[in-house]
Order: sequence, then structure tokens, then C-alpha cells
Amino acid sequence: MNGEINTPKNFIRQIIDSDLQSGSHSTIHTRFPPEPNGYLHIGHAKSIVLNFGIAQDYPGSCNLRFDDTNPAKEEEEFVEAIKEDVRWLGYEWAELRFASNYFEQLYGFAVELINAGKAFVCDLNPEQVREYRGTLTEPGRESPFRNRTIEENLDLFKRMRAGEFADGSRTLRARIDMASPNINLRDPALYRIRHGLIHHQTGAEWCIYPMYDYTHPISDAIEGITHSLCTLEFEDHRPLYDWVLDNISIDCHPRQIEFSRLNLEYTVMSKRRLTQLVQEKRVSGWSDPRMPTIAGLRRRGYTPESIRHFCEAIGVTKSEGTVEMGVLENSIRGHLDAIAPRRMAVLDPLKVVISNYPADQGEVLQAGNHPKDDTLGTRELVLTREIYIDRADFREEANKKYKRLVLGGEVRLRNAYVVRCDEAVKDASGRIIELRCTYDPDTLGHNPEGRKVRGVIHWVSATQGHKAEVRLYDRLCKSAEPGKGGDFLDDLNPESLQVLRDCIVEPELARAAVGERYQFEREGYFCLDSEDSAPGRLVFNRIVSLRDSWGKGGDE
RNA sequence: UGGGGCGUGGCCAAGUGGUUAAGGCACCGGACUUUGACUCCGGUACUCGUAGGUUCGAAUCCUACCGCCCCAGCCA
Repeated sequence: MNGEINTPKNFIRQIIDSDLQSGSHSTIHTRFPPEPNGYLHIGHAKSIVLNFGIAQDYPGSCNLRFDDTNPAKEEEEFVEAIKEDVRWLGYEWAELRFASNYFEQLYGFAVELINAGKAFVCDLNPEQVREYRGTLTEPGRESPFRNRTIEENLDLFKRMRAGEFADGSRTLRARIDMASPNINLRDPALYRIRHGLIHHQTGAEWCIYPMYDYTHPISDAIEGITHSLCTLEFEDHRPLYDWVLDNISIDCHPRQIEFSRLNLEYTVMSKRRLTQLVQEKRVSGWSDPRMPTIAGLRRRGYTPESIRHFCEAIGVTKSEGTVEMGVLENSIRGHLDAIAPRRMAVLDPLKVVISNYPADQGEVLQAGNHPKDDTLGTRELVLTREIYIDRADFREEANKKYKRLVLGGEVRLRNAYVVRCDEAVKDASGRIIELRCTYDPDTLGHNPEGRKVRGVIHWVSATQGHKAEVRLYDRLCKSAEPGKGGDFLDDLNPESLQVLRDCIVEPELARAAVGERYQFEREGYFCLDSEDSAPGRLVFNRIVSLRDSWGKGGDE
């Protein structure tokens, strides 16, 4: 839909309201903390709109912070892509930060924890740690290294940093409670050793890297974040988040609040799966228009406004659900209906000869660019004796519910005259190859008297139109919940992309530019493909079809 | 069967003890229409997970039960 949804007071905004009222805070600071190990997707957009939206609506600010504590998975390409996506969505961060900016401070706080007897260097290897951890129903056992002296821990930790120990040989662990029913509190690792990695920000400076659970609360506190918003799976990490801040000398303690992540029907949203699609080349890349990535949606033709609108429309709660694709589609339809200039394009051309129309002669017709917004102006169309209409817009016979061209029947050519079909010319196999029609010269701009024309169809001049390729997209997956019963790859929709190479578009479209979006009347919204179009080669992506209460193509 | 969460019409989602339980999307009618679009009217459907209890009054409070999600990375 167009128009703004009056931003709903979701439970997080309610908490903020009361924090403001109680005087706990006078300004609100949030952050969007992606890990640069992949491209952003529509689920991230939900978080972006939440965090940046709050910063806009309250006196406050929002930082963009890369959670870059695992150089094995992260890349500079992803940080650049993420910055571009956030900006494209319409937001500007107050400050650009990296968790790696805080590595030295993080190290200092770790030393503090050691000095307080709250952290220790553990020599258990990964397998042993797992054994000692216990299970969901049994408590864990304390590490034999748990009671080392502070001096020894300090020495060992310093040597970990100095690179004296091999990967996996030791970790720095918090000293909390191996019997905690919350497994996250069973002496979680704070630092691990990783040699030989070049971190995209810090290079080879470090060979020990802090863990998320340790880094995140401190990064938030350093930045003065007031409300640290994250998804539900971090709910039982919150006690650890709080533990960290309660046990170091920092005077800021942000409040972590969790909300449910977005699930969308007929697509996949996890980074693991999206990465797999890209790596195995099941799609053309992160920006494949079928992908739910921001880059994919952008190339597909979605507008930032529509994505923001969608994110507001679905709300923010703690209950997990799966949103119907229709809600996203509705958002872009609503926006584009209001702003997209109208054009005509024939996707499956069928030649029509207007027998009583003078040959060698074109007639310039003015057509409005938008039925409800005159400020979008008009453009010229050229009507010629030979035109193309869509094959789906003709039938030799049909019942009266069919509002298109029928043998012996009349139909309006959009923005032009009424024509009657006199004959359907067929080839030897019986396939219709051409229609013979006659037009009524007295029907331009007004309806004929005494009879009713059953419908309106679009057309393009056979001599003035331009060839174009049109790509029709369908849902990425066949199943509403891909992978539910097995491998999600088995649920990929083999017909998610349909390429039409012989389309004919109206002359004006030859001047289409990347970034412009059009409505191809009676078909849907389209835009020039940003990657495969070139001068002289028109490639259009269908952003979304028009809503259709009839059933495009098929009917009965 | 440890811990943490969630359960309101097909899908989201308001609701924070007090008349007929918002709204959006979807769906079904109708109006309008040179886009089977848009827009505009109208409409359908709810045991508020279940069962008890407290109360004059419960989606809201209590108890039990059921269902679903997350957690045993030196990932985030």
C-alpha cells in the first residue's frame, strides 16, 4: 500500500517510552551489528528499520557496527556491500564502527576479569571442553585449570596474545558456573587462538580473537548504546551479556531486548542457505533478482520505501511466524502504482493487421503516463497498420466473461481505437500466426454509440516497437517452508525464472534507464536489469505482476 | 524428561481485568474504470492453545496440561 503506516508502538518502543518517562534515559542509542560474512537480506531489513527507525523517531542515534570477531568467515567485500545496502534503504549511521576497533580495550577488560578471579586460561582442547560441559539435563564439570593463580593466568593470557600457543590449545574462559541450567553460563569461552588469518581490519595484528558473547556487550557499552536489540536466539545469552558488563569496570549497561526474526514464505533466509545458493551457483549471485537479499530486491526493482513499508507492516513481536509473500508484494505494488509511469509491452507477440488502416502511415497518439497523476505527463505512441498484441489476449471463441479480443468481436486498443477481429490466419499446423482486424475511426477518445466494447488490450506498433528480453520471476521455492521435510535444495522452484526473448515494447521504452520503474499495463511492474542491459539491448525484470482477479494467462 | 521463549480469525498484529476483541494482508460480493489494475463501498470467519480456578466481570490474574521454537561452536 502507499502512504505511511503510522509507526506502531511495538513492545520495544513501549519499553523505550517508559525508559524515557522514568528518566532512565534522555536520548536513545541503538546499533545495527551485522557480521560481514554475507549479504544483507530482508530479515536484516527488519532489524535495520527497527534500529534506525527508533533513532529517527526518538531523540537518538544509530550506529552501524560490524561484528567482525571471526576473520575466518568475514570479508571486506561484505562490509562494503552491507554499507551500500543500509544506505540504499535510506539510512545513515551516526558512527561507523567495527568490533575490531575495540580489540585492545577488550583485551584490557579480559585482564581485568583475570585479576578479579573471574576468568582463567583453560588448556582443555575443544573435545574435552565439550565433555566437561555436561548436557542439557546434566551439569558440567569444572575444568582442571579453573583454579590457576591469577599470576599464572595473566602470564598465560599474555603469551596467548604473543602467539606462543597453537590454535585450539587454550582458551580464555569466564569463571561462572559449570552447574548452571543455562549452558551459556558454564564457563563460556571468551577468547580463542587463531593463527595465520588476515583480518580485514586488523590484518595480522592479532592471533587471539574475542567471542561474540564477550565482545557484543562491551562494544555496546563503549558506544553508549541504550537498547541493544537482537533476535530471539540470543535470549538465553542475555544473562551472559549482563554478567560481562557487571564484572568489568565500565559504567554503561545497555539493555538487551530480543524480538523474533522474519520468516517469509517460499524463500530461504538463513545466511548459510543463501551462501550455499550463491556458491553452488543455483542463482546468479547475491544480487540475483530471486534472492531475498537487499541486493537482489534492489536489482529486482523493489524500492527502499516499499521495503521499509513492509517492515513496518509486519510489526515487531516475540512470536515467531511466517509472513506471506503477498505482504511484501503488496508493499511494492502500492508504491509503484503511485509513482510508476505506464507503458505498453507485448510479452508474447501476435501480429495484427488492421486491414482498413492506411499502410505506410503512422499516427501519433498522446497517452497519459499515469491515470491518476497528470504531473507524470504524457508520451507519444505511434499507431501503424501492423501491430502486435499479446497472444493471450485473443481467442477464437470465448464466453462473455472473457474481456479480450474474440473472432468477430470488438476490443479497445489501449490509448487508441476500437478494433474488430475479422479473421484468424493460421499456418499449416493450425497455429494462429496473424489476425486481420478493422478499426473504427470514430472511437478515439470516446466509446462507440449503441454497442459496448468488452475490454481493453495493450499493443505495440510492429514497425515502431523495440525488441526486448523480459525476465519473469516466480517464487524461489516451491514449498512455503523450504527444507521442512529434507534438503531445501529439493524445494527450489525450477520455474523461478522465465526468460522471454521476443518481446516488443513501445518506442518510449528504448530510452529506459536503470533505476526507473514502469508499469507495463495489464502485466505488472518492470525495470531495466542493472547488470545485463546494455545500449541496444533491453532486458527488463518483472518486479511484480499486477494483482489479477482473473488469472493471468490461464482462466476459464 | 534442564533452561529460556512463544501460542488472539488463512497470514501478520493491537489488546496491559470492565460495553458488540483494533488494524493491515488474504478472501467473497458490489460500484467505478480506455489497465480483469488502482480507488471506493459492503461482507464472511475467532472456543483469544486446552482445562480448571479467582472475580460482579478474564484474551488480560492463578494453577495444571498441550503444542511449537531456541540452547550442549574455541560461530554470530
